Amino acid sequence: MELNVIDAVKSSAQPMDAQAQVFKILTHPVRIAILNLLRDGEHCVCHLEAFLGFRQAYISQQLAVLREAGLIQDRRDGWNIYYRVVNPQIYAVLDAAHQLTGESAAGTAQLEAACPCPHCSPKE
Amino acid sequence: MELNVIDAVKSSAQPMDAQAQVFKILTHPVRIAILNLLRDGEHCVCHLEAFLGFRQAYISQQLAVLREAGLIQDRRDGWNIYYRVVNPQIYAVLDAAHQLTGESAAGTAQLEAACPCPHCSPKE
DNA sequence: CAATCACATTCAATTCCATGAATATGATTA
DNA sequence: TAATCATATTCATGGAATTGAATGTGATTG
Repeated sequence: MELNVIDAVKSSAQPMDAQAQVFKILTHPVRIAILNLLRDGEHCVCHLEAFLGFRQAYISQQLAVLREAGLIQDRRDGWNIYYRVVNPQIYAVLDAAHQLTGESAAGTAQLEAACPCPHCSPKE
Repeated sequence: MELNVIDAVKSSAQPMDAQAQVFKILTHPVRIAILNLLRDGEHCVCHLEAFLGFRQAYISQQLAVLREAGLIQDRRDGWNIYYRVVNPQIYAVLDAAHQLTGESAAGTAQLEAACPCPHCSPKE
């Protein structure tokens, strides 16, 4: 059991429940921020933690929601776990809402904090 | 006070809160269904009631949520109150989510029930 | 295999949302 | 102005989402 959102509603439920479920996942600024950070490809959790400035466990909780919804996937590489968006169409949803609310920037003004992962610290 | 969603978050809040608020409104199959019914222009409440098959008070509750969020507006004409979508860009959000979830129809398979409003019963 | 690292999960408390039931409102007609 | 119509609101309750705190897991290194 524990189907992801998209698969779950494809069969038995009402048509608009699938949309509603997706929106439910997006009803959270941190989750939106995570998805925005993943626009340029995969990132490890320490990245997200550093850029968003929240506790690790909290980030992990939100990642779990996105993961169980089937919106992101994880991949382990040594010590780090890298997350990536499964279906880029999710950004069409985010962008449409962004246009509707008429905001200025795409909302990715990060902290540019230091990250200890091998992609950050070692060479460059 | 009681600002609508779009106005409320434009000033003081975080960027992605505005998007999150919009998504929160859409986290409800009945509200999505109402918006879909309003795709072809305004409808009176009795229409929505007849087409969706819910109690009047329930429809009215959901209309209130949409209205207070600034997504729809009402107009009185005699006995009936007609609702319309304020900004059609909301459909870009719905359609994007619809595409993401890969549904077949636009989810507007209504009941085609009878409605007592003057637009329905009197002449045609 | 013990220590350590990056990350995940569980638990509990609070707050928020959904919804049925009952009732209110405000325009309209007689 | 009283009755009636379409629609709105209030209230109460059960259930779900949020989040802090603590702890667990599994790969990696020595």
